[in-house]
Amino acid sequence: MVLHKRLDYGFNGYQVPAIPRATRSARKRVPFRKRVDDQISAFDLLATVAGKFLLDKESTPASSNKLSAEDQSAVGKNTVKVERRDGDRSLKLETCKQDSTDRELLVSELVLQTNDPNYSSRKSQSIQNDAHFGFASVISTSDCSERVDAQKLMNGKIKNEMGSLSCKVETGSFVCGTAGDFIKPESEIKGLIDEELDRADKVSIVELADTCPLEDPVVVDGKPPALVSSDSSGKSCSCGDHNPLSSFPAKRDDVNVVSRDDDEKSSGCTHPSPIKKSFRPTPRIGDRRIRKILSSKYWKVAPKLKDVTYSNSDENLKSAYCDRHLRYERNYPFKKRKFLHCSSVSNSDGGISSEGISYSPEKRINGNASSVYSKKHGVTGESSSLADQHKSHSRDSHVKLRIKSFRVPELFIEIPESATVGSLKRTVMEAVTAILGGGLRVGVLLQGKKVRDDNKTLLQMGISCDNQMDALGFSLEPNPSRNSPSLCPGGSPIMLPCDTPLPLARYPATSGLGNQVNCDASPEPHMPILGNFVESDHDSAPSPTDMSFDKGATDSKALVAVPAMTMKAQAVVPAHRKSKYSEVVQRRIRRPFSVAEVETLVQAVEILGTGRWRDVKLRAFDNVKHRTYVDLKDKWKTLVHTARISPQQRRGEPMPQELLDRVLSAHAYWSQQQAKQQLKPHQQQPESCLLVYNSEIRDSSRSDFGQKNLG
DNA sequence: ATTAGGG
DNA sequence: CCCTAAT
Repeated sequence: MVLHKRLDYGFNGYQVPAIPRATRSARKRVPFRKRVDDQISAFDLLATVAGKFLLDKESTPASSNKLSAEDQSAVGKNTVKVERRDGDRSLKLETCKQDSTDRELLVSELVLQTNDPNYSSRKSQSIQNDAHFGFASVISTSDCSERVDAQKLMNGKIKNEMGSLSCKVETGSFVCGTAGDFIKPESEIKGLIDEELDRADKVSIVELADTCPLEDPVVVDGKPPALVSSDSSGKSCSCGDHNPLSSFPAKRDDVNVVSRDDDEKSSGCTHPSPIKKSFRPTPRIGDRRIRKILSSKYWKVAPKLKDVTYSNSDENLKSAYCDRHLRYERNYPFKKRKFLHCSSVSNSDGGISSEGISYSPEKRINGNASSVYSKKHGVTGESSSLADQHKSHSRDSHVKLRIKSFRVPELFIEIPESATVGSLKRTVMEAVTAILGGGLRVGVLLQGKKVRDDNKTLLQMGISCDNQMDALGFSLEPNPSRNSPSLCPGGSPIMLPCDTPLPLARYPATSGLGNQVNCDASPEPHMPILGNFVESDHDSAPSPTDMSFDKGATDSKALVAVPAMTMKAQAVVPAHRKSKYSEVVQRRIRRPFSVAEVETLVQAVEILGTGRWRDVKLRAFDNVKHRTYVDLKDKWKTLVHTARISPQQRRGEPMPQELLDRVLSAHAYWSQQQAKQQLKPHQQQPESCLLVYNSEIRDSSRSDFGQKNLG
């Protein structure tokens, strides 16, 4: 009511490191078969960008899962190391970069090894070659959601591993290119690395290339690794004696497979393997723990390990362990926690601290193991095809984009003077969340023109590594398809030229703000913070954004991002994280029921009963799109609960006791009816019960009150 | 698609 | 609000 007593705060751009992600990740795991396109389509790009963006939030400095013990030191330093050790003929290339703003980690490692007595007895035994590839490559994409891709990659690798030599060479670098690219002079590689370093500074989207070494492209073992484990000790790697992985070690030397498949279900390794247990650390400390183990105990045992850089420690570690015949002990019995599969975008550096997003190491390992398992046992399924696809995919040149931070546009906060600072904070948080969490979509603008055809490839659009990069722009805007609160109308998308230092898009002041009258002066300033929330019953009306989207280039009122351009290096990132994005489902914004809504709900329930939510919805909330029957049901549930607890324990907008009494009354009544129904199924129809409440019902039809205010 | 319940 | 199981 007292609007004039409220304070308006205008936020001229609230810089956020990332989108406040929904507390829960995506809704459902949608099994999908991913198609590997030879070329990245615009849609892929969008998905990638969006994914990255959404994900940024999880990227905290603490996320160091990707790094291994050795790499850790490089983190944050943006360093690139190129070591050449002729002595043992190992070449190490690593590019690490990670800062609080953008997490990116690029680590490629190649190790060319010769027979090293110290290396692995088993290895030397099984592999008679004078030299073989110690190919350790870790893909540290910051996208944990890339499970599918990772899986594919892994499969591809496995295939290489299993395949013939030629095949290996050719597909070995599925990420970066063809065989030709594969083998490069060290100097060239160095150059690439340097470039990477330069640009590494603030790259949001990264990719990693498995660069293969060069000078001694020797193929190790042409024949498919036999299942036979040369491990005379009879010990298998951590997977347990019966685990198919027991033979894993034999191959590890040749190829380190990186898998991000954290889906346990897909795993062929059903045994509660020790690995799982030992790798069930808290996302945050997992690596540390592992590192510790390595450095302390096993490191010495495996001197060669030093030549290997583990970026994605889990996988690598695993392989390392396997190589050394090391067994994981169940020293870390972490309680298994349900893995909330990452929302598509989530990914990020594995180390996300957020429980919902992080993918637990054990799972990846497991996935890895299973893949290996299936491969070895011919349970390849689509492995080979995937590998093939990767092969073709590898021929693509990739476009690397660099997106600086995003900004939340101007926000207007309305809050009572009596509100506490805490509530102010919450309010701001809600406002920000509302915008970012309401569902975003990415728009791509090329030369000022919005690219609407999601199916066109970047190539077709002229977005390639060497040109037009500065003409590429991105915009983030509320996703109209998601019932997200519509943003203030009138804004128009702004296209930013590349390199423009994050110009800030802002939401025009909401003129309708003042129209939102809140009848209560509760200290807890809720909802109507933003114009966004002021939504009347016309939810279905196309959001202004939607329309503006079609207007063309200069009309995006949302967030804007700037792409990076320098991209000569061909190393690249698997940008095809396509469908991932489609999976991203943000939690709906919270919309507390108003007294009016409750009133309407109660009335409807009194009439219809508690088991007919659909009817309740139709009858009382039919035109309130954001209230589903499930919502109504849930609300009723909470109402009953609220009515039962003491007023002191209640939170939020205070409900009139009278209303709560009616809730209890109706609930009791209908519960009783329900009980009766069960006893005598053929008795009275629900309608007959109406009589009971008739006296209270003034208007059995839809409540105008509710209709007008429920929005 | 709904309903019921647990989280 | 979300997620699932069961209808």
